[in-house]
Amino acid sequence: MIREWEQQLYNNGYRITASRCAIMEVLREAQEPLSAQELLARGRQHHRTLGIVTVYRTLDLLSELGLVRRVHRSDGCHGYLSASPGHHHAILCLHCGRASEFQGQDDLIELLGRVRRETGFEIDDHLLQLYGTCSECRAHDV
Amino acid sequence: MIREWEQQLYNNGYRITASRCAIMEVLREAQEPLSAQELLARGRQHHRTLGIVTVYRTLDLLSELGLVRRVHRSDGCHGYLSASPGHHHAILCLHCGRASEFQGQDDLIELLGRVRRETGFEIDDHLLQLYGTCSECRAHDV
DNA sequence: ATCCCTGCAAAGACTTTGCAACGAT
DNA sequence: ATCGTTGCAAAGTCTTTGCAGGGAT
Repeated sequence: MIREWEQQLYNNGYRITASRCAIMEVLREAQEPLSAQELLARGRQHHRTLGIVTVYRTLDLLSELGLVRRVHRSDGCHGYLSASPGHHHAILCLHCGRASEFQGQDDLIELLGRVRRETGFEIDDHLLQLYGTCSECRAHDV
Repeated sequence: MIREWEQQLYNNGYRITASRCAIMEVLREAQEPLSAQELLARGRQHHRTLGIVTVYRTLDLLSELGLVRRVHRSDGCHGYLSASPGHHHAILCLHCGRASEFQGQDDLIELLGRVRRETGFEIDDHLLQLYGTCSECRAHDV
């Protein structure tokens, strides 16, 4: 994975810069979704002069390429996660913030059909996120 | 419904004011989720001196009482909808913005169980919203 | 008359835009 | 050398806070 993102940038005609590498490195290390400000703070440990504007612009870029997913954190902010390829949803731990992904398309089909019949809407897209307690926090809090 | 919200305010020790009535009136008339700024503009037609701060404070209040639901609009802003009692989800029309509600608890149980097994998370809460085309827009766009 | 509520002004948080210098190719 | 990229500063948007006057009870 460490090289794949750089390859994606290269393939799409974008340059590989120290700022972008710093941000990608932080995203790859993170277990939980990070806000732009958090990415700035951590990214500066890799690249001293990193600025917040570049963080936003790089997040836009990585989102376009599908490498990063924007999620709604339980604190109301939104955060950014490195994203697996394909259609996934996020599940966030309310205690430690840790994130996982899961595939949820199939289990939704029945629900989507029911809602279509009940509301008359043709459904094009959905937003689904789960919140709970991860296995580690469950173990510790016993 | 027109009296129920005022009754709720009264029952909970809050005062019935012209500002609050204006905001509630706009919310009850609206077919689509409204942003705070939109609520201000429409509310001023009922109560000339309405201010944005009161809009925010009233939305907080109505949210606490469960009368209003905050949703993520497709344009990225979030909007506020009058909410039916109980656990519902919102479905928004991508063309006209109109909103409906649906109950989705039961259909999610299977999915939630699967995610719990796969990820080890205990699931406490979820965020589910659908986006699509309402029946009226489907009829017009043929 | 009490005290909650209001709206202005100001501050704060988050995000975007303009621009000149920098640096990857 | 070219031209995409960067980071600062400034502006824009959304939301919250402080406070004195006003209004519901």
